[in-house]
Amino acid sequence: MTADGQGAERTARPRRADARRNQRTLLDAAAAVFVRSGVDAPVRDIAAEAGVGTGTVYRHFPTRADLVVAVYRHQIEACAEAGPALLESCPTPYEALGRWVDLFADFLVTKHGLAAVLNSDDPGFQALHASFLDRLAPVCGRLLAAAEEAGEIGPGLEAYTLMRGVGNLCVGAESDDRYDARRMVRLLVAGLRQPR
Amino acid sequence: MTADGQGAERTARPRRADARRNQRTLLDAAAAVFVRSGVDAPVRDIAAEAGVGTGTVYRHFPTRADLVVAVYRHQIEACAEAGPALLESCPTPYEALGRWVDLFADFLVTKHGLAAVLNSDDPGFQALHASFLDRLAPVCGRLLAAAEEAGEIGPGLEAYTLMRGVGNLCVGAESDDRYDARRMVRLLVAGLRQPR
DNA sequence: TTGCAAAGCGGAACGTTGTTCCGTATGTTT
DNA sequence: AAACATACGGAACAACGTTCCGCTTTGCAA
Repeated sequence: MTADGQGAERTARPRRADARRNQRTLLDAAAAVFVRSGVDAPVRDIAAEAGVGTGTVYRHFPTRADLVVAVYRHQIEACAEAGPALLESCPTPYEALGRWVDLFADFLVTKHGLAAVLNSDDPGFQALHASFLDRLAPVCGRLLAAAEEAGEIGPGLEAYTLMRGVGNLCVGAESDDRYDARRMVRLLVAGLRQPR
Repeated sequence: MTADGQGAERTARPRRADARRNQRTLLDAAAAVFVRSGVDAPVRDIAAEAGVGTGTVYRHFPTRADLVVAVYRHQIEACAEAGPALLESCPTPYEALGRWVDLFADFLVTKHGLAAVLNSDDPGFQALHASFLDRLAPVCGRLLAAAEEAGEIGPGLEAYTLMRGVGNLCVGAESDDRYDARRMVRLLVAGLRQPR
């Protein structure tokens, strides 16, 4: 395995109190900077905002991607939990799928540049890539399977592919008002429907 | 206008013979390096391949994006000319649109990282962005309008939006074999169809 | 309370990018 | 052939992610 303990103790609480404090500070600072300057903001900016050195950032988050994952962890979780809930509350699986995809797209679109970095093939973002997709793909997969069983959509579409597609459609959405990412996502989902 | 003579004399022939020779060499070198290392290849690599200094690259192509545009100019042109042709040869405008989109997607997918750079919001790539879309959007627009008039698709979709959507779907297509960009593009086009 | 290893910190330093600058070389023109 | 504009090379700059290491702080043990 190339990933050493990646999923195991990514946000293990540091032993010392000051370190724990810094980790919190860093997360808050990163969240603030991400909102202000986008997810691509320089690590130095985040360190400055938190009032620490760059080394400290890297002590807590081995790579920029880990920081991004940590900041958005809660929202990823919320998105994951929304899947089963929608499946129950919606009249048809296809509608649940559609709503869930909207949720996912909204999440990506509102974070400047998140989608771009999610779909980047830069090896440095593998962790991010994995964390997002590993958590959400099964959720999406269940929605997909349900809709498929109900005969509402065609067979054989991988959750991974759909999520990457949606993620891609959201790239650059908020920095270009001539491009309507949500509309494209709706179109994609519409294309899913298979009258059989 | 912020763009000074961008469309006017982008590839104006240099006065001196060695300069003209170098421009050719550079285009060839860039094409080779793009194939080998993708469109994101460092300018230094291209300069090295061509056997010139980096300054020379920038003398001929003010920015990396201009070089990319120059290299793919022919294919953009071909894609642009295919539009009207398809409109004539296809039984229905919608089918012409679908085929044209496939063409466009194929073009993007086969060039490593082209799509990513096309849809980047990095200001440095405005030139590229503009050259691609300014040339192709009218073509796409005509196909869209024809399909719309024929009642095959819903109204009010901008060519720009569709092209960015397709471009986005193609990001990272060739560096991730679990992701099937062409399939997503097909889905998007399918979603376009409006039974009305 | 005091001492002392371990844990953590800051920011200089490194490697890689795109891009600019300028002294030098080379066509072109008269 | 001399003079001049044009073009060249590559060093130099700025911005980035990341690493490294000497110093500081902390928490535990005596």
